[in-house]
Amino acid sequence: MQKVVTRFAPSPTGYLHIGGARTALFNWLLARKAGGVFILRIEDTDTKRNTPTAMQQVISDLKWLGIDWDEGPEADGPNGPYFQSQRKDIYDRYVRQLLDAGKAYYCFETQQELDAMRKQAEAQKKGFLYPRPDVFPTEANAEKARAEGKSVTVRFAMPDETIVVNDVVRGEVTFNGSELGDFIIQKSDGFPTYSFACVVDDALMKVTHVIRGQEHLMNTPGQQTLWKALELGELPKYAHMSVTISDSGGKLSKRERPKALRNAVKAKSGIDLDEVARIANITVDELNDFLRGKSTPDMPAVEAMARHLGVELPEINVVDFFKSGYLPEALVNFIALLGWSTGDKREIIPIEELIESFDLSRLTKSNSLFDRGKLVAFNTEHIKMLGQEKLRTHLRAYLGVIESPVASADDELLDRLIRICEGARTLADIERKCRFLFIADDEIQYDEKAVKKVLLKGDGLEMLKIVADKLAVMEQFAEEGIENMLRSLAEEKQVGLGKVAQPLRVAITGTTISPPIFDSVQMLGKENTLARIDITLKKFRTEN
RNA sequence: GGCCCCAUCGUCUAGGUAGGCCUAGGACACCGGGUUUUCAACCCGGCAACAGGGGUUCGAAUCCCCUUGGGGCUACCA
Repeated sequence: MQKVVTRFAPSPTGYLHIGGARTALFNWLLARKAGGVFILRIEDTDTKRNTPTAMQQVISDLKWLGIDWDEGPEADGPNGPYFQSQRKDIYDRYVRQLLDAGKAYYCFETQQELDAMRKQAEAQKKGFLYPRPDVFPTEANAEKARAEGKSVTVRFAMPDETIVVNDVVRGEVTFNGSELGDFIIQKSDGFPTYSFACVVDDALMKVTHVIRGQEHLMNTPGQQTLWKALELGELPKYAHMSVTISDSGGKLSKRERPKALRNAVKAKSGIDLDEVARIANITVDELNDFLRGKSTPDMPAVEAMARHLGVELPEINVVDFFKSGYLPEALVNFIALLGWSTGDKREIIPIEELIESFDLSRLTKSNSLFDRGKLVAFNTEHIKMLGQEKLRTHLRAYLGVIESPVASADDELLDRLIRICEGARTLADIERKCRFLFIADDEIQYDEKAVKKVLLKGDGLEMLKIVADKLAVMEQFAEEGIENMLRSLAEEKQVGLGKVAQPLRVAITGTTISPPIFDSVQMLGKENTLARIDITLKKFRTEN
């Protein structure tokens, strides 16, 4: 039995998005399940779009998810190089082979000329197919064109035949070669196009299973035909997975984030556009173009504006989920169940079991919508079942990346925070709840609603004063002591514990949301607690 | 426009490849109740689907056709 070889082949044009992560995951899962090889291949043949930092992003995102590779960048392997930009001579050999066999031919149209031809076809409501010449241009023709500085590309002469793709998830899908057209296999800059490089590399790297999104289904007949024309041997098995759909309709894509920002800005009123433009470091004209949907600023600008305006952007890239406080274990579990299921009733599944259960035959045909609410539920479960050490490691990484003051806590403290925040849905929940412990007493931001409801309405402030006096005379400042004091006070006053705890909570945190009050007070310490109560009393007593 | 794919609760899905085991199961969300010092977590209960129309068959969520709806592709991007 042949060893299973799968691959993930991203083009490094930006962060790894959720769709790419899912493709990588399924390929990885299959390789791990079968004890095979998983390859990471970098498809950097588009010299205009690739950036070196983007590649690093993709690599670190994969690592964060826990997806490792046996061959590829940082790993090497027998079939390298794993950067397509370094394999040009290999592709050249295969292009040559096709040219010599009369299965490919030169063309000299410029991009503009092709656009014009396409427009014309469109005007006549016809699909555009490149008109194959009766006689292929010669080597001499190509030389001459090159010498004149003309654009020279190579096209594959697609045979006019019926092509059947045998897809693992879709069964037999039939195409007509004559409708596919002669696509370009070598660009005028000498680099191969995606379909060509992909075929050559998959063959040379001995890939046995190609798992990818449905968006590639239409590329497959061409690639399959190319594979045969190149005499590369047995075809890999193809599996075209369903696509992940956004709740706003359409394929989940990076355009979602600017779109969400634009809509949010439009919905708000009284926004200082000059200020926003300044923060995004773009001109007001550029901002207006963006709002009108004419252009899109780069991601840092979009993110800066969102932060400034307090707009929550939908997470699309893997790092977005990291920054929102999700666990990689939860994300992996969740996306694995988008278009795949175990067949039994398990849903919260650790990675080892995911590998164990993985089976290509259980891939779903229909597209699935990415439901963040369910992701949150998965995250909650994974926080509960992850061990203390792993959870702490994730928390620390998260705190670092969002530059939280909570990051200054040592391991012991972090473990306690995790413990008292039991039931948290995301790491962001924990951070939000515990942040008050790490800021100065006079930096507390008072939530208006909380102040009104807890302090100003009723006798919240009076109760707070009494609590303060009682805390002040406590010799030992331990949880039980604080609990006993608050409970007996509530009993004495014939009120629920909430009546005494809530004013205290608002005083020390500024909000009604915090870890259990006894822990909160104890951790803050006597001095700071009293100081905050004092500040609160001074600030709101006069206002009433 | 052309080509291709898909169609079960609001969402993710089980069931479809071997038609009766499905008065369609689970999970998330939602609603009601409980627990409670806040938020969350937790416990109990509830709502909710085979897109429509034709066939085939003793019998169809399951097979076939049409309609409708959704999605993908249609680059010298990958």
